[in-house]
This record gives sequence, structure tokens and C-alpha cells, in this order.
Amino acid sequence: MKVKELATSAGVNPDTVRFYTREGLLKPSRNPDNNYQHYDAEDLRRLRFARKARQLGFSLIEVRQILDQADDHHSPCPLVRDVFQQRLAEVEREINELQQLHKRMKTALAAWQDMPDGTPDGHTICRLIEHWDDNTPVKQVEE
Amino acid sequence: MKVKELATSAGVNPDTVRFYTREGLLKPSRNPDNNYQHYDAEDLRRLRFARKARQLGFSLIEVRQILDQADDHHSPCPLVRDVFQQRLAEVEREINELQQLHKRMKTALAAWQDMPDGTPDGHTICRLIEHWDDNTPVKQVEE
DNA sequence: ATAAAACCTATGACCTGCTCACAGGTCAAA
DNA sequence: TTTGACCTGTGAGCAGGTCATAGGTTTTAT
Repeated sequence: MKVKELATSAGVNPDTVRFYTREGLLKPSRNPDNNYQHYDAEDLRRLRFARKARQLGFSLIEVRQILDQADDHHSPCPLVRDVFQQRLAEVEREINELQQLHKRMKTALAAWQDMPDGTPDGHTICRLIEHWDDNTPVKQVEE
Repeated sequence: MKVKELATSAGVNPDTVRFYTREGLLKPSRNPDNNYQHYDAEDLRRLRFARKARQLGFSLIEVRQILDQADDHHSPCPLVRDVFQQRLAEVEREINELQQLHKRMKTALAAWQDMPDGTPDGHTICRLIEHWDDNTPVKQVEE
């Protein structure tokens, strides 16, 4: 397979295939006649694996570590389980944060119903945002 | 105020103040004696506004648009309301996606209990991830 | 047979929103 | 007066690609 064929098979941008190749996630052979890269079924597996892992929140570096371990005939799965657990905790944190943000946005939106737009007057930029309560501790002002 | 004072007052990194100044969000005056930037209370308001807007998911470009409108003595709030609505919808999308991801991760984790680690054998890299169902349509393979 | 379209190559810039590093100038306290 | 803490501008670095450029190759259409 050539670049675009591989990319199409995996549903990614051809440049992503080239990028992953540069980054060492894919290891195609060369056609000496025209210097084209040649990818095989194994590369397709690696690419699909990489995309799935990325969806799960694994970083490219982690993906490469896993693939390298697989190349060395070590079982990469303990590594996968480990990073997966961490990622799961992260996802839970992200959900919590987003839900809090969502709640604050809804509250703000409701409060804004009653507020006039108002042209900035030198003391305020836009009440809508300035009156947003972000729970951030405000430090001392000294001018 | 000098850079660090402003940064401390707003609870941000001094480099962020310099960065925002470069990007035109802050417009300090110069001390001709030593070429230092001089920030006033208005800059502090702008900086705090910018940080709050960033927390709400506004991009730096949007923040600058709002601040520029405020400089032109137009009311920026209709713009704020508009972008805010869009951002709210985005947050809801993100929450949904993350919740689906979370559910799939939990399911996968449960399924993995029964799977052996297994060294890669040339046909599979790591069953744990390859058996992950991502609902992604898989295209035709041609080698 | 030839010309145009569609592909390939490598390299590097661009995106976001900062953060950090560098080299050199300025200013306060000890 | 020296040391440290600050200031200046510029440029690089992060992640994970995407896009642009310039030139070579292969396929398709005329």
C-alpha cells in the first residue's frame, strides 16, 4: 500500500500517515525504484491501533512506547492497563470540571437576563463577564 | 504598575502579561527613562476580564475582539452573549462525548478482566486496545 | 505519444495559549 | 558596590497534527 491507500483504509489524513512515519509509529519499507514508502497489513494494524489508542487519550509517546514494546516481543498490555487506568481517572476529572463549568454558565445566563448591555464606561468592560463568579481567589491590588 | 505587580494582582504568570501585551490585549504606556511598561487600573480590569473570559472558553482572538469593541465605545456585550451561547453548546457536546467515552472505558475495563495479556504475535498488537469498540466505520482494506 | 491530473518525496511553517530560556539593561537593598 | 530581583525583546518549545512548497513519478485521457 502507498500512503494514500493506507490513509484511506484507516480513515485518516495522508499527512497523518507521513507524520506517524516520521515519528516512528509506522515502519514502512522503501521501493528502491521510485523511493516510495510501502506499507503492509501490519502497518495498517499499527495505524488503527494508534488511532484507537489516541481516542482513548493515550499520547503519541505512549502509543510509540507500546508499539516499540510489541516490536521487542514484550507484552505491552500491562503498560496499556496502567496508562488506561490513569486516563480513566483523568476523564472523570474532566467530566466533573465541565459539569461545574456548565452549571456556572447556566447560572450566569439566567442572571444575564436581567442585565442591560451597556457601553463600557471606563470602569467596566462588560458586566456580563465581569459579574461572572469564577470562585477564583482575588489577590491584593496595589497601583 | 510594572509587569510583575500586575501579574501578581491578577494571579497570573508575568510572561502571560507580556504575552497579552504583545498580542494587543493590554496597552500599557512606556516609562521613557528606562523603557519599562507601565500598567494602570484599566489594564488590571482588562487582564482580569481576559482571564475570566478564557475560563469561559473564549479564545484569545475573541477576547481581543471584545476588548477592541470596548475601546471603540461600542457595547461588546451582544458579542459576548453570542459567543457565550455557542460556547455553552460546545460544553454540552464535550460533556456528552466524554460521558460516552467514560462509559466505553468502563465497559472495556470490565471486558479486559477476562483477557490474558499475551505477547504480540504478528497479528495482534494488544488485544486490550484492539478489542476496543470505537463505533468508527472501518473502510475497505486493499493491500 | 504526450500532456494533464493525481500521486509521491522531504522539509518546514502554522495553529493555540501560553511558558521558559537567553542575553543584556536597570534598580533596590545590604 | 555588589548582589539579587526585576525589566527588555526575541525566539524556541510543548501536542498533534495540517497545510504549503518545490520538485519527482505514475496514471489517465486525449
